[in-house]
Amino acid sequence: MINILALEDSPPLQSFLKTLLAASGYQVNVRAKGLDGFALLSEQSFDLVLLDLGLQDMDGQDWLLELRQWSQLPVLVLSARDGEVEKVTALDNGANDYLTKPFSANELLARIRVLLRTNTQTSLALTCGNITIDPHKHTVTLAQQEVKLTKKEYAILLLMLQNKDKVLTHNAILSHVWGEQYINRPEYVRVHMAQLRQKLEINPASPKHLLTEPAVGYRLVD
Amino acid sequence: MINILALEDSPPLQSFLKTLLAASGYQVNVRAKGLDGFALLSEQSFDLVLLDLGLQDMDGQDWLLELRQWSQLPVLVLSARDGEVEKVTALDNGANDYLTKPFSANELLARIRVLLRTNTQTSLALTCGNITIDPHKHTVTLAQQEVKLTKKEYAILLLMLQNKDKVLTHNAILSHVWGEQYINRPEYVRVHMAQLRQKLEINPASPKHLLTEPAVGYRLVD
DNA sequence: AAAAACTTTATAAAAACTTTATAGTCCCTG
DNA sequence: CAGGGACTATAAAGTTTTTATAAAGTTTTT
Repeated sequence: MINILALEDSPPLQSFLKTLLAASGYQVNVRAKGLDGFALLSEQSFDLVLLDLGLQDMDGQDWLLELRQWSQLPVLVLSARDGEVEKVTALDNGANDYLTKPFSANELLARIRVLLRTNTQTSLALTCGNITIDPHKHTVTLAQQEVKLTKKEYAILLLMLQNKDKVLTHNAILSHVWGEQYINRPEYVRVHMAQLRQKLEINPASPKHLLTEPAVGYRLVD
Repeated sequence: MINILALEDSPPLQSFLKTLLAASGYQVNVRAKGLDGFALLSEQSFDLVLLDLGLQDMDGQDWLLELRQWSQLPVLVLSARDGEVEKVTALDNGANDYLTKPFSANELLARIRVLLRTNTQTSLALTCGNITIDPHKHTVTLAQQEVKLTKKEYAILLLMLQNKDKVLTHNAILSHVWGEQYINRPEYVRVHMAQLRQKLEINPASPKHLLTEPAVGYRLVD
């Protein structure tokens, strides 16, 4: 769960941010005072700060400087002030981005995605139990140990992780991994599934993750 | 010395960027074509890209997507187009920031400072085990001993070090080192990879760093 | 012109994939 | 509850694809 702290003075914008960010799947905490923001930061961990320069109790630029004394948390500044000096000061004070009000909701969300992407090293790895696949690196690990998979094995595992808990029929796997013309050759899937189990299951004969759904196909569970 | 690549179509803006960035102490290379930009990126190391979406030979968004296949270099997009869709697309395609023309010189410089501050990974020497590459000096050392590499060998090694632990397909290497028109000639890569192993691996027949990922490509590990 | 780098080709070895065979499991039916 | 059929697991053999590397031919650089 991604946690965002929004420091915002104006009540209408407070509720706007709350609904917008919640609708995008983020956890949001809104505060109007800088000191309340600091208090919250010391209580729980956040992934991003949205900072309106106009706070109730202090200047936003000062808040930013103080934060940067001890934290590299990404900060996106929101401000009604469009002045060049204000912008440059904020960016040099440690802000990672600066958006002038009024702004488009989609642009704000896109810029938040940029900061979350670059400043949290969020590898888009998929996991299931102790199995991890990193499509970016094209690597698979089992309990932090790297496992070597062939092309077909990798393709099957990726498909199954992308459809965790869902039953995949033989033909669904065949058409994704081999291609349409290979449907009705379930033995292909069986042979490769057995190989995958050899490499990923502690006891391949009684698999814990790569389960058989008799007469239907296979399913990956945690 | 900080090295910036500017991809910019319009001659007046080209010279504006050149003088502005040079005055701020940056090393600047300006190109009008996306393909020239890729060529330059494979020759020397850069710290930042300024990308105008309107290039002479290709769409800037496509250029960005292609770059992101193999590089995490920070990219600041400059564009005359102020549309929300254009912005969001660029940011989601991997851009780190987006500035609409006309922009203030000081804001541009401030945003460049932000990107250089947060994405300080490049520019320094890259290492993997006892292999070191210094993109600025254009030298490679193996256990403190300098190794002489040819142009292609150097380009391959640089690409692999910039993508350590990541599997690079033959075609990714081909399109980056040789160019788009060379895809589907994996034998080029193989021959040069064998040469690289002769020069960098203790036992080229059982490499410790330049690993083969059968049916996929190659990968550099520590 | 000589040297170096690169491309192309050839071949053996390695790896991956397909196919077959056998044994096992589950469930239905008589 | 025994027998049979449908489905499954897995080893192993056969086939194809991919890879390493030397070496010859070509281009580029010095």
